[in-house]
Amino acid sequence: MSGVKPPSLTLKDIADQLGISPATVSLALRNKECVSARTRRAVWEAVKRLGYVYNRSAARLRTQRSTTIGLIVPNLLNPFFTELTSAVEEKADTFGYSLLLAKTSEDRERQAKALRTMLEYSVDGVLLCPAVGTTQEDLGICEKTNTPLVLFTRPVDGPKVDYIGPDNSRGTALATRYLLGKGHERIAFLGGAEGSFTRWERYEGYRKALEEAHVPIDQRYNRVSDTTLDGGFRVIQELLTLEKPPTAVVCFNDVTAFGAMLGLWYHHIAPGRDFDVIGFDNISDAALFSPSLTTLSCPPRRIGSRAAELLIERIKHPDKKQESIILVPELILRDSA
Amino acid sequence: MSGVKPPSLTLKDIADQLGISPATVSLALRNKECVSARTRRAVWEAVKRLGYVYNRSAARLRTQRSTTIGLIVPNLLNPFFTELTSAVEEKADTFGYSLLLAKTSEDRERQAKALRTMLEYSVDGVLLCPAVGTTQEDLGICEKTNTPLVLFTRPVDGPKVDYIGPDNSRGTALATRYLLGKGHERIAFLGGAEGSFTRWERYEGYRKALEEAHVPIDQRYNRVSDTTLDGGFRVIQELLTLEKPPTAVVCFNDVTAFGAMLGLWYHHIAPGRDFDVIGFDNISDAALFSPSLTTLSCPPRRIGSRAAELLIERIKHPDKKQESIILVPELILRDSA
DNA sequence: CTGAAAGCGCTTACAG
DNA sequence: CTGAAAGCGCTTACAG
Repeated sequence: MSGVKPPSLTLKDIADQLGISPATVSLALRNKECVSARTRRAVWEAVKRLGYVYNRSAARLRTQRSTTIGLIVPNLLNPFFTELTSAVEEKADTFGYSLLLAKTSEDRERQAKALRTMLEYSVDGVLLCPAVGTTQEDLGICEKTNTPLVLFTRPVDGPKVDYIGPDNSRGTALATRYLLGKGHERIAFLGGAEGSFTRWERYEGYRKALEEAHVPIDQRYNRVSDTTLDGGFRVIQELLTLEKPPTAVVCFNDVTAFGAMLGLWYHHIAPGRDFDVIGFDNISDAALFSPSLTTLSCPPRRIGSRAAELLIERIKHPDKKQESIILVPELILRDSA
Repeated sequence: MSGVKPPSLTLKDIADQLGISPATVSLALRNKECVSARTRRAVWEAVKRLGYVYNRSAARLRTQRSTTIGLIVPNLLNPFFTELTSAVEEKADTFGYSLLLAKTSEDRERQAKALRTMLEYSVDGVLLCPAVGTTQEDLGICEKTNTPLVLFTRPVDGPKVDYIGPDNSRGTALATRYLLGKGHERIAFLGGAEGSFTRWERYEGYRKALEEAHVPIDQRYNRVSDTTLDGGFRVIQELLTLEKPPTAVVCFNDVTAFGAMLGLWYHHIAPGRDFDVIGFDNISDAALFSPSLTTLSCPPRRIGSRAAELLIERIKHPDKKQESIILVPELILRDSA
């Protein structure tokens, strides 16, 4: 800790240079009309010449606004979250916000810590995909500090907070009916973490669609997995060893679907021709896996973008009432199949 | 913009509650020994009871340290950068730093803006993968503000700045020699963006290895692509239509290698058996693509982790001299092949 | 072990 | 159109 920063330039230095007051410099920096064009020009020149760097901590302290938002995701390896993060970063940038990023690794402790730290930095708002098991109290700190909070993808019980996410069960019901319509009778539900609420909803849509069609539910066709390529890869192989293997799978999401497709290729089964695979999300790589993959489109980029918009809306109009946006996944059928 | 935040609690409020001074509360909050245990306990209780949230902007303004670092990457869709980001976030968290994130989309303007904004937030240091075309002047602002900067993956001319990245040409030379040793004579170099310096280096390693072995260089075997699955997918198909298609490819990186493998599967060619594919990076999904994929391991997680460590080292000891860490990629041979 | 005072670099009424 | 003054919420010598 020998970090002795050289004293940095301040508004006052600029002011002294020009023989005007810091107040005027402050105004000029933000191009306020009330400062004469001549003075403004002089200020900008001096700023450039001296290499002045605006100090946002000071401004933030003074104004109580930070033009920073926080994004907290469970992880940064799953393309769902990284595409979402990318979209949020873009939207934030568009509106002049900087992005503070943290991941929880599904750990409520880390989540609590990340949330607190962000509030300590006076973020103007927080975008959060709650870690598994998150309760309303975990989020109470946002309300206490009056910081807008928008949840995405995973709701938390309680009516108080803005939320945006897909209609999970409707999506998988759509997919399952589609497969039934194509004549499949042995349809499996592949992947997703045990105990995940999202998985439960997606499974429910699948189950209901089978039930409607009077197709018996076979628990051997219901398999959890890591939400990774490898997870899908492993589980499809297990399914293929069944006495009566399925002829189609509704997958928890695109990543597990890709894994399943790789598994099929390894067994010389051509997905999309010999075997139907349906994904969920429509992450960007899904386009490549077409035409063998059908997916339920509810792209992370769109969720991220809209969530960020909603948050910024909340920041600007904190009095608006709570809102839930439920996106209806669309079944993307590709050329062939 | 009607955002009227309620006045938030301050140290002074806590102090008043307890009938002590703000100075003491400040000390107590950081558990300084010089405050009696009794007082400290009382302070912590009051903090909890009143829901006090520490204001880091104020502290930062006062101390001139922010415990924040900035990370700037070209994009957040490529798994290379997201795995790296994930590793950086973890390392930052371990050392108590928060992470400000920005992406440049390879745009120098955006990069300049991101860099400036981060410095305005007084980040303690910056980790940067320079956008294509970045010059030393672009980075001058870090030196001017005395903010440690660590570059990764892509060097920038000039000896002044810390850098960490792989030995690109050595890696691809290794790979190419390996393929030659296996008896391949028609080896292509697949993917990577035109004009990318990294691509140039990787291509050079490949070229030199062929040269050493007196294998003629055929420019039809040298193909640029988007650095995406789809890029690799397209290019492999082009290569397969050649009169004399290659029997092996050294790919620009793992992502393009995966794309190539998908393309091979579509053509019922089994990578790893009928055709050798070599990737670069060893991103986490590479494990899954084994045993059909051989890769040059220089994992983004390691680069991110070490870059973050180096940056934190620099923050703590700004007087240390510049360092370049060149990682030597290791050829990971998988079981079969 | 605790308190009074100054100051970090801004912005914002208020006066002129 | 410009300046003087107060204050945002902390931390840090310094005194006691």
